[in-house]
Amino acid sequence: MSGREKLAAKAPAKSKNASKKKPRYLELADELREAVLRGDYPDPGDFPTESVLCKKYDVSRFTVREALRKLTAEGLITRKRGSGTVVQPATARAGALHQPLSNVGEILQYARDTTIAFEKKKAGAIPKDVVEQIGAKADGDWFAFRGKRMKPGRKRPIAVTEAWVHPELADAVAQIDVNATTLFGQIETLGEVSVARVTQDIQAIKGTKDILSELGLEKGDPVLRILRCYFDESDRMFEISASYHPGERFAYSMHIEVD
Amino acid sequence: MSGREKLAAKAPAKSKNASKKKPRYLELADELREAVLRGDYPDPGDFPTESVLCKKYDVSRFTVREALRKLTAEGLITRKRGSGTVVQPATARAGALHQPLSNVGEILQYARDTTIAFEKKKAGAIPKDVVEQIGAKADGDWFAFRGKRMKPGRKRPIAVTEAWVHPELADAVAQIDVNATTLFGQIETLGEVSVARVTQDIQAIKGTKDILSELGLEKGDPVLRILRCYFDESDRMFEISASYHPGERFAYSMHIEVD
DNA sequence: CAGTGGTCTAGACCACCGG
DNA sequence: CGGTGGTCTAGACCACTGC
Repeated sequence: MSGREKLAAKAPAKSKNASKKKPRYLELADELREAVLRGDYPDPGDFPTESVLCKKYDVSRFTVREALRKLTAEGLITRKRGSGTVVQPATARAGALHQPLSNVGEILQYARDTTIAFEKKKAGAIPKDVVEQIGAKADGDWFAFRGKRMKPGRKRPIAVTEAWVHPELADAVAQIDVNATTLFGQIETLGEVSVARVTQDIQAIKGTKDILSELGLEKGDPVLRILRCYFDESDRMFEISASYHPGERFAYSMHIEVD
Repeated sequence: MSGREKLAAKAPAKSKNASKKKPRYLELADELREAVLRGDYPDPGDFPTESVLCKKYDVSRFTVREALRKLTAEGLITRKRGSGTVVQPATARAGALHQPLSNVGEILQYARDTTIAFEKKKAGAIPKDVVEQIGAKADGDWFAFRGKRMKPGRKRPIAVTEAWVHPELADAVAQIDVNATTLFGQIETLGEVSVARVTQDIQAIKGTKDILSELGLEKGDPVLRILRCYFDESDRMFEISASYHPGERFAYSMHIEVD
């Protein structure tokens, strides 16, 4: 199972791989997120208070608050001084159409509920219209992929995705599992880079014939294109992806917290 | 010594409007933001370190870090362990087409560069398709507005916006300046609510005849619809807006920081 | 009123980066 | 190496909520 869980046993776990030790507050956030998604807190008021969490996990309030801050940013919970922390009802989320994606974690979560099989294409230059839109230089022959993202129980795909990986990441590309959920997740594991920043451009366009037929749409149907650029800590762009979604059947949903 | 400035008498300030006392870290963020925008740190490396800021403003590191966290979220600065804090060059910002909107502050900034004149319409129920899409109840007769958003130097509008304001905010609605940049900004000032959360749904749709002609588009051109719901601190939805953008001429652009 | 989350202090250790 | 920002502790006071 896509083990992201470190959990109880403090076993130092010196996996030789590059996975550095996660801060405690992120581990805690992962545990709490799983608990929420698993349904451990069915009623909105079931979520523990900060002080309870401090004791239960034997960490300081700072650590608890950092974890809860993350879950708040993800829209999983809502907090209010004086009353407490409540899990956000699944009402607004997961309408059949909605895909909440307000941060990278949620991109992963969204990917987890869907399946995709990429096909490796010949490496080459990135299409002109894509380069223009992102307004950054992306020279050289990038490794190209193409896939169709499906959601269980639906006939038609929710996206057709094209992606390009930086020419220097040949080692990682060679090991890519073409049936995994996301490319950048694998590149993070295989390569030495990790995502620090993502930019997105969202547009409504007329789909090309190819795209339309793959999405099961008709001529003239609008298509939502999401162009993503992935940057590492040193601000190097290492992956570009273009996803084409059926306009009427798909909504890109996000929320913004004010601080 | 200086300990903590109790701030002279708490000026009661019972203005019905909400001019509550701002936390120190937000004040600090405001000061630093102004300094950056004023150009006090022309070179990227000029920005002070945390310890310098602690001394200069006589606050703890926690307070400094909260302020810097805010500026980081706004994309104003970038921070790296070991090297320091650098102001983000204005290079990437403000592509002609791009409208970065990853937080409410940026929605406001985007509005600042554009103009809009709203027209008050008759209050009434919210259209069915909108209600369905947001998946929340919005009963009663909401105050309706409609406007066209223009960008200086461009002939065609970048958006047609419809908005609805909660029936209970009649007082605020009565005072609304129909030529201001945003409705929710005014409602915040006039009413007793303030934005705590925004949700957005983005879709590619076929525009109606009305919308298309107002945007200067032709039949069959795709339209990007952004549906926003504004919530206050008590999670009450007090405004809904639907913006229709020309698909090919407009990109919704955002960036996500990974934490 | 007791308990919640929001703000804040004064420490500490660490991983990382530059000179 | 010294200094940076990232993580974390153990306190504290407060504004606000619910009962």
